[in-house]
Amino acid sequence: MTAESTSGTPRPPATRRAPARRVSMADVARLAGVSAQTVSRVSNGHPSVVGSTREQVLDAMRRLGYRPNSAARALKYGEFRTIGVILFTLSTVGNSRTLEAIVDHAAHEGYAITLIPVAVPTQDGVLGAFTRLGELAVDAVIVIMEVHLLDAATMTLPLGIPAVVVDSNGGDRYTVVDTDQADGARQAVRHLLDLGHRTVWHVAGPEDSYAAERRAEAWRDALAEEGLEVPRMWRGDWSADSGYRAGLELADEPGCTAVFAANDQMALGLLRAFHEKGRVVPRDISVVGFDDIPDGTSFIPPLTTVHQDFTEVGRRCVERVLRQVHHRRTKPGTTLVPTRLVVRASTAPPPA
Amino acid sequence: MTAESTSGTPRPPATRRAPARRVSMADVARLAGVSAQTVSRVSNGHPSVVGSTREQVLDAMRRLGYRPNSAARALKYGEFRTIGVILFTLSTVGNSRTLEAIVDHAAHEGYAITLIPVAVPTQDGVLGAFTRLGELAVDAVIVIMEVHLLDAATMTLPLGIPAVVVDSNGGDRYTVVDTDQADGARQAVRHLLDLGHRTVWHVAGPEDSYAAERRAEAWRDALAEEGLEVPRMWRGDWSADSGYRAGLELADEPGCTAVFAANDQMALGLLRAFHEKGRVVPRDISVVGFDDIPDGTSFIPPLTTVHQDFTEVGRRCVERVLRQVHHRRTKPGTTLVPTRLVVRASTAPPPA
DNA sequence: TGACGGAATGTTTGCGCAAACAACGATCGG
DNA sequence: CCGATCGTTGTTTGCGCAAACATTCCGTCA
Repeated sequence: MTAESTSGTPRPPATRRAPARRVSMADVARLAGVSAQTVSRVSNGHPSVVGSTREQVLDAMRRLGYRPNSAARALKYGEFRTIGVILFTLSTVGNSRTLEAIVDHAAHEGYAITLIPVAVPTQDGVLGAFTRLGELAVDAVIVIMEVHLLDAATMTLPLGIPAVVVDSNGGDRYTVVDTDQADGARQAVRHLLDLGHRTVWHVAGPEDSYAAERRAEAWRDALAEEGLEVPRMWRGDWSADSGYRAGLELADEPGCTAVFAANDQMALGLLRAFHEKGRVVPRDISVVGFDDIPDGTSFIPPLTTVHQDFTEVGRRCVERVLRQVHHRRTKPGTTLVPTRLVVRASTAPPPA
Repeated sequence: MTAESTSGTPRPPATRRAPARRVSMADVARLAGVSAQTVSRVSNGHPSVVGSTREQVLDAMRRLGYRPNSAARALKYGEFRTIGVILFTLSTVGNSRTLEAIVDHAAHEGYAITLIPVAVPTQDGVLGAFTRLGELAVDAVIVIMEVHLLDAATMTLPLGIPAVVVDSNGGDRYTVVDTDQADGARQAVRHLLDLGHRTVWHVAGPEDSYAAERRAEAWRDALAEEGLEVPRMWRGDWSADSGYRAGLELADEPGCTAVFAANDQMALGLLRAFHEKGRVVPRDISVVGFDDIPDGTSFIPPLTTVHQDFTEVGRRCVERVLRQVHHRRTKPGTTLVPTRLVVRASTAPPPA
C-alpha cells in the first residue's frame, strides 16, 4: 500500500454521513454517576473497582445498551486483532476449506478474519484488492491466490504489512505455506505405476494455477524418472464438466489404462465419461484424484485420491503470519504440508 | 451485546503489547514540510491542494511507506464499512456459496466482510460469537446459522446492531432472507408425481437444520395434498455418506421408485447405493436432489435437482442489512428467493 | 493522635485523523 | 489603488478509549 494508491481512490466525501451517535463511555459514566475511567475499568474487568460501583456501572451499561467502540480501542492499542484474507474465489473446495481453517485458528488466537475479494484475477484486480487493503482494519494479510499475478502486483505495491501467501511460488520473497503438491502428485503416479500400469495419463488444472502446474510437473517427472513415455496432457479448469470432456476423449485413447486427475472434481467427470463410454473403472481403467473431498467416498466407484490437509495449511498460515506480527523481522520461506494417498476403489491393476 | 457480556470476557491486560509505532500523517507532514491537514487532504483526494504540494506529500508518503490508520478514520466517522458474518461452518456448499455472494456484493457496496466463526453449534457457542462481536469492528451483522439456537441466544442478547438472518425462522423478529425451501421441495415432489410415481420417498437433512425441516414439511404437504401415502422418512446429515447409508436401505424398500433427497450430496450417496444394489437410475428408481451444485451435472447419471440461487440470497442479505444501517428503523420481514427445478437424467417414469 | 499505606476513584492526556474555522496571499473589479 | 473574493494552507478541536498520574478516603499503628 503506497501513498499513490491511497490517493488514487479517494472516497467521495458525499458518501460520508453524519456519524450515527452511539452510546459512549461518557454516557454510561453520567448515568452511573462515576467517571469514564471507571466505566473503562469495569468494561475491561479491572480488579480495583468495588462491587457496588461495578454493579451500578453494569446496570447503566445495560440500560443504555452500551457497546465498546472498537475503533477507539484499536486506535489506542494500535492493533485490530484482525487478519485480512485476500482471495479470488471461494468456489473451489480447497479455498473454502483453507479459509475455514484459517478462520477457526485465527479465532482461537483471538483474531478475526476480514475477507477481501479480488473481483478479477488480473493484475489490476489484485492491485485493487491491495488498494482497498490499506483502508481496512487489518494487522496482517494472508493471500490465497493461485496465480503469480500476486508477484506482478506486489512488485509495484510492496506492503508494509505482515503477509503469508498460499498456493503460489515466490517463496524467496514471501512467506509461503502450501500443500506439498509435488509429493502428492508423485504418490498418485507411483501408486498407479506400482499397480502395473505402463504409464499414467494426466488431466491438469488451468495453466494459471500454480498448484496445477506443480502437479503436472511432478507427474511428468515421476514418469521420466522411470524412463517411461509421457503421454499427451489434457487440460481442464478444475470443474467436473471439464473432466468429463477430457474423459470422453481419453476413453478412446488406445493404451490408456490409468489417469491422474489434478483434482477430485475432474476425476468425477472422468468417471462419468468412462461410464458412458462403457469403460469400467477400475477394471478397464484406473482413476486417481487430488484433494480428497468428502464426496469422493460416494463416487462410483469411491475415488482413490491424494489427501490434502487443508486444516493444517490454514493453521500454519495463521501461525506464520502472527509470528510476523509479533516479532517484526521474519525471513521468507516456504512451509510445505505433507499429503497422503488414500486408496479406495477407483484403482486396480491394468487389464490383462 | 450487553454490558454484562462485555465485562464477562475481559481481555487479559498482559496480552496488550506496546502499540507498534507506525508512520502517521504527522511524520509525512514533517518530511513534506506541510501541515498534517494537508496530508489528510492529499490522502483523501481533496481538490484544493495545488499540484506541487500534492507531489511533495505523495513523495513523502512513498518514502515513508505511509498507510492511513483506519482505526482513527473509523473513530472519526463512526463507521467501519464492514459487515460481520456469523456462521457455524463453511463446509456446506450452500454456506460457502452464500458467503461468496455476500462478500462480492458487499465489496461492490464498499463494505468488507469480517468472519465470526461459531465453534460449537450450541446456545453457548452462538452466545460466544455475539460476545466477541461487540469487540469487533463491524457496522452490521449477517447470521448464517441453520439453527434456531440463534433465537434462544439473541433473546438474552438483543443486539443494538443491524442484523439479517439467513436460513432460519424468526421472520417476525429479525429480517430474514432465505431460499424458498418449501416451493423448491414442492417442485421436486410434483415433478416426480407428474412422471407417474405413486409416491415419493424423502431423505431429509439433520433435525437441527431449519432448511431441512422446511423441505421435509413441504414434501409431506405435497403428498398429502394429493391424498397420497406419506412413506417413512429417512434422515441424513447432508453428507454423501449418510445418503449412501439411507440408499442401501431404500433400495430394498418395496415399491420405492422415487426419492427426493434434501441436498445434492445425499443424492450422490443414493446414486451410489442404488448402483451397488443393481437398481438402475432412472430406469428402476428416480432421484431428485436440492441445491444444484456444479458437480451434479457429472453424477452418474446427471442429477435432476432444485436450483438454489445463492448469489441472489447473498445479494439480498447485503442489501437488506445495509438498508438497516442507513435508515435506522426497518421492520422485520422475510425475503424469499425463488428456486427452479433443473431436470437432468436421474428422473424418469416409474418402471411398468 | 497523626502520619502512613493502600485501595478506590477521578483527571489529564494523547492515540491518528479530518471537519470547522482561521489565516494568508493572489487576483480582480470598480 | 483598495477592498472583496477565492483558492490554498495552517490551527484547533474532538471522536472514544485507557494509561499514567493525581486525589480522596479509608484503616492501621507507633
